[in-house]
Amino acid sequence: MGETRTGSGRPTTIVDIARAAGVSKSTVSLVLKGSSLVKPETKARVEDVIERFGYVYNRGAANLRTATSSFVGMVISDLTNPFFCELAVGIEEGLYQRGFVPILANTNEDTERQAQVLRSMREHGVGGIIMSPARGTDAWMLASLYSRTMPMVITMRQIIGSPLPYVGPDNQAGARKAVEHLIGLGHRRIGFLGGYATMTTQQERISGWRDAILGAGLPFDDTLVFESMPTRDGGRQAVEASLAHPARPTAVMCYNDIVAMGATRALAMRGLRAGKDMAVVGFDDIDEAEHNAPPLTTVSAETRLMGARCAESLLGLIQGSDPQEMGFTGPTRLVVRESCGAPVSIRQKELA
Amino acid sequence: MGETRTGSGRPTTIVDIARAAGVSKSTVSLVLKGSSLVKPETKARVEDVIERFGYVYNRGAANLRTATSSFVGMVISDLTNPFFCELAVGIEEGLYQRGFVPILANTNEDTERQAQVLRSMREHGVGGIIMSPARGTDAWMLASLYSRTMPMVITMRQIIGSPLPYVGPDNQAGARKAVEHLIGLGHRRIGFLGGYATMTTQQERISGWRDAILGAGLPFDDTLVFESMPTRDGGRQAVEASLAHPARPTAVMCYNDIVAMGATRALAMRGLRAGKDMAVVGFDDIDEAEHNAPPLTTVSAETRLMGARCAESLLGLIQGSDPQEMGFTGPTRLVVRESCGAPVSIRQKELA
DNA sequence: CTGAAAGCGCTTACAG
DNA sequence: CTGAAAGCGCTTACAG
Repeated sequence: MGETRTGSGRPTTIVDIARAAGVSKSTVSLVLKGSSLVKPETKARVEDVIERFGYVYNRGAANLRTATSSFVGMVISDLTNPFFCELAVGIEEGLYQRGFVPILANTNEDTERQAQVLRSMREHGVGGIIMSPARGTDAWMLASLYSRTMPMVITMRQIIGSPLPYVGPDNQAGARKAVEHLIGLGHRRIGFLGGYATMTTQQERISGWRDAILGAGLPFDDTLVFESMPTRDGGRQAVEASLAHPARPTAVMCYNDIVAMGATRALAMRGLRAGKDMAVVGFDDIDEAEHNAPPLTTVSAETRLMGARCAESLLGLIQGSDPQEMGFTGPTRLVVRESCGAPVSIRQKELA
Repeated sequence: MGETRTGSGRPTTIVDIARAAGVSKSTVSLVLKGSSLVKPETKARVEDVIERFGYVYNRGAANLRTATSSFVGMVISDLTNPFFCELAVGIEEGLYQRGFVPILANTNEDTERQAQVLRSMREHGVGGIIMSPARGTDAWMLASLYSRTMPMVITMRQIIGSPLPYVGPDNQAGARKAVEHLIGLGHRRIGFLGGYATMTTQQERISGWRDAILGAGLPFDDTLVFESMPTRDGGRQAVEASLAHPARPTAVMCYNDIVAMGATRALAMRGLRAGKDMAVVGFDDIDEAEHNAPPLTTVSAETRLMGARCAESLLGLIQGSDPQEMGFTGPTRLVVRESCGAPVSIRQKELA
């Protein structure tokens, strides 16, 4: 384990401390947890020895005894995507603040790997799991992976039919807000770029897009959905497909920011300017969005907050809260930059 | 802990299995580790019960007994930076492949946090630590944090004066290669953008830059170093400073890719084109580099590989290898894209 | 080939 | 206020 060692070469334990301080190990244990039962002098003496020996607490042993855990599994579907990276940072922060420690696994969208990793985490005694499911995970698969006694929260990708609490942004409201903004700017033919209909996130964002169009009394045309991988390259392909459409859209709502970045880049390569020749809006507001060429108008999913909220929900579950109460649909916020071609007066302002 | 439970409500343990299979727990333990000592029939019987009970191994208990650990601390200085994110993915992969599991901490460049986190990891019984030190970590600080008995490898930022094995790319050779490429393209005044002289990584990359210039017999001008934060915004500032220089450089080597991305963006905002009006080269080859406008010529640090190598070195240390042997300076590779303005014929080709 | 016993480093009633 | 004892779920000599 490699703790600080006594002369004898093994890590110091509470019995070493007890012996040196002339008390029993029970007393040392009491001191360690700051119990008020122990007399101040004794406490001081013990603390002094602890300090001198450079003793380090063995939380694993304590957890074995108390049958608790301070580990939480953090299972991320694609850590290579900056969005999930930010989410992971948010979760990590929330966990540490509450005295828990994350075990990381990147499934890389591989459901096999996901199954292995979940198993491994159980063996390693995590107290609960926060997971953004790999693409292709359905309720049935999840049920077989999930242990009724293991607290678990699902994030970012809703698994329909699963009773596990879900924490994620309000995709529909967010997309709707963005598309309404485009409509306000005068657009009448607005496309949707990226993702596949099998992804619940895409379904939700598409439905926000549709709601905005229908809500404005505009004609709805579902040939304006251009599916693709949710990647930069997918964005490129999707935007090219949209340009080839007989009645090409003048604006597009993208599945997420990296799709939007791929799309703006592809436009630029053809000599077209996002925000002029075609309005482009993303989703997520990753750090890069602001530095895109042109800076991306996008829907902020409040990623860090969302991560913190995952931690909160999981710890609620661990403490026995009703799973039904631990789900959370987070707020979204439209961030207007340049890729939508908004008049300069509204640029840089954030609309609630 | 939340393992699968028997009717009684507590997780199944090897004694439950032993009882049900009519053997002792020693035998169950033997079966669990695949010992050849146990008779095939017995083994089959035990395995059957394990399966039926949905038993899950308690690795924490085993580790307590054997005084080993399958946890490794992964302490990252800035997970928000895509480069470190890729590094983390590489480390994570390498660790899982070897049966270890990473505990993640993002110090966010905060040395206070770093100290806490290191302490916490020791308490949680990690078998070793892989750390990219927070800015401002020096040998003295590291010594106070470090426990002589805790295997530890340092990555990406060399701490001079520390005996801990360091795993990272050959910054000097990488930068030199890039600058030689610029020289080969005909540039005579080549600046260096970003980072601060207090960062060893910057020192190394600068020295590669200097070597290339001196090696080509070109005049060396150290007013051509424009320091800045190693961020996109820093890149913007640095490139503007370089443009304001009385004898502005025609090409710049950047501290890293995000500096280069900030720089190319700032050039574009002024109507200048990276690769035409000024050649720009990055370092790291993060995923985004390829999708930058224009695509970045950069030095690949072989990030995933580097991460895997960190895992390898740490596990070497854990198994008792000589720390002196566990350091590793990785290869770099120049990736020529468009931002350097290379003639189309060499673009997209990778030079060894 | 299998079992009884001791022990890893803690915590927690229970006595005193 | 403090100590002795039992036990968390494993592994590992040691007998047999």
